[in-house]
Amino acid sequence: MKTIRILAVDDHEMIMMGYKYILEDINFNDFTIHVETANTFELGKRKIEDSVTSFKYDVLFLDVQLTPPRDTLPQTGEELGILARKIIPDTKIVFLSSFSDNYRINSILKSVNPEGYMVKTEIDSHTLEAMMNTIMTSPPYYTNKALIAIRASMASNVVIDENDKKILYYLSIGTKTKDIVAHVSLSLPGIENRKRQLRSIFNVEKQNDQALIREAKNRGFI
Amino acid sequence: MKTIRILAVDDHEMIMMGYKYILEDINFNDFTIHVETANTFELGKRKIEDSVTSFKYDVLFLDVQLTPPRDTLPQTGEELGILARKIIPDTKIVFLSSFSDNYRINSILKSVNPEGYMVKTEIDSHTLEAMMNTIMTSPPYYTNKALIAIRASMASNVVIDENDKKILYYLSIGTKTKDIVAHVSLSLPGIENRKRQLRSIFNVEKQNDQALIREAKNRGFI
DNA sequence: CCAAAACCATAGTTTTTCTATGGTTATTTA
DNA sequence: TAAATAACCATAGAAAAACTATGGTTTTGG
Repeated sequence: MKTIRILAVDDHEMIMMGYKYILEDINFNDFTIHVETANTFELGKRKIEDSVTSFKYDVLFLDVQLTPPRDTLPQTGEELGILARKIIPDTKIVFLSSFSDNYRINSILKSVNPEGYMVKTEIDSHTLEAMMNTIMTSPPYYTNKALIAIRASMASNVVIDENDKKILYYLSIGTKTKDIVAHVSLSLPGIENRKRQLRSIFNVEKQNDQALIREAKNRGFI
Repeated sequence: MKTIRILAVDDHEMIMMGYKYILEDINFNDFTIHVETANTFELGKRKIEDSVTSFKYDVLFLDVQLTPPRDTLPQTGEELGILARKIIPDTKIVFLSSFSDNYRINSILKSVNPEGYMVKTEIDSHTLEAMMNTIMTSPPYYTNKALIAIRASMASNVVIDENDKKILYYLSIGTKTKDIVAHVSLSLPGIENRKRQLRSIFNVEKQNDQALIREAKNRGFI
């Protein structure tokens, strides 16, 4: 029987242990499972890179958010996913997301296009088993809450380009409008204009930035 | 126990009978089901419209393709869905699609945003039951093949506007490029330019229209 | 082989989006 | 509370993108 090798990257060790023991205990028809873990971004990255020259993982579990939100240099599972897709394209990738960072699903679906996406509150032995079976035979597997987020963003026919996304992102982390100039190659009036447009698109015309961000998150754009 | 009233619109009577008997036989925890049927676009439309003033259906099953493909006036489940959303917005909508017209999923998700989407080869008593439970509690429900199509279109960060879609559509039904001018408010060179762009976007640079259409369908744009 | 269609290229026009600039209003803070 | 700072708004002009008109070349189908 084939052994499936999984690397789980999550900074909560207990959570990873949960995955590990559940998965290694399940009786799959066609394979058994071995789970390796990494509890930091750096360690995960190293293990992924090392696997290129040794033997590759079959599946990667990536926590969406690997470090506290307000860190200066956000290190995300998304980055690891992008890296992995590049250097080990045959390895299947599954994201594990807290509900609170579920709004990143849109960006992740585009940048990584993972085989699976699970919201942590929906993870149990049953969904883990179903997920493994699905991604090994006919991906993708998305949990219900992930699907709800996907549905929300698919249903909208609003077009937001990279600059808009950057502006929304920097606003969402509290960057002042005038300071966004440094991160986006637009002039200040250019950014102000786009903010006006975005407020109009999201129907928060006479409201503040907070309302804009909230609506953008609701619709799955950040 | 509450009775869920369903209207199924499909031009294959036998298929509808299948749904009807399966669903009415299943023992749901919270409700029983009654299925009404309509075997033509017109009849379906009439029943939907009549339901506004009498008592509304809880769920609509809509076949994506209600008339043979090459008909002059294509009458689709999508149109019925758009109508239903407008006049009976609380009614849940589930699309049933053959695999062959599954590429319309993108457009349907935007225009109707249905609670469910099932590819017919994946429909059986088990999936029907799961679907009903899911849409009544926490939509959406998409079958695996529908998900694969959704994933394909989500993963691409290609932006295609209405004109591009029209051009692709008319090409796909065999309209000559020069005749598309009549359907899209662009000049002939304008259309040619967009075709060039599209070929470049889809990496079918030196190939014919057929390759372009195939690729656009693969990626879920038509 | 001929005619139709597809394809390509260029110049000029229109439309859109951007910048530069400067003024007004709101918010923060010393 | 006054001063400073940021957000917001408006306009003119520049730059970029997309479109049209035109005419030529290549490909396709009968």
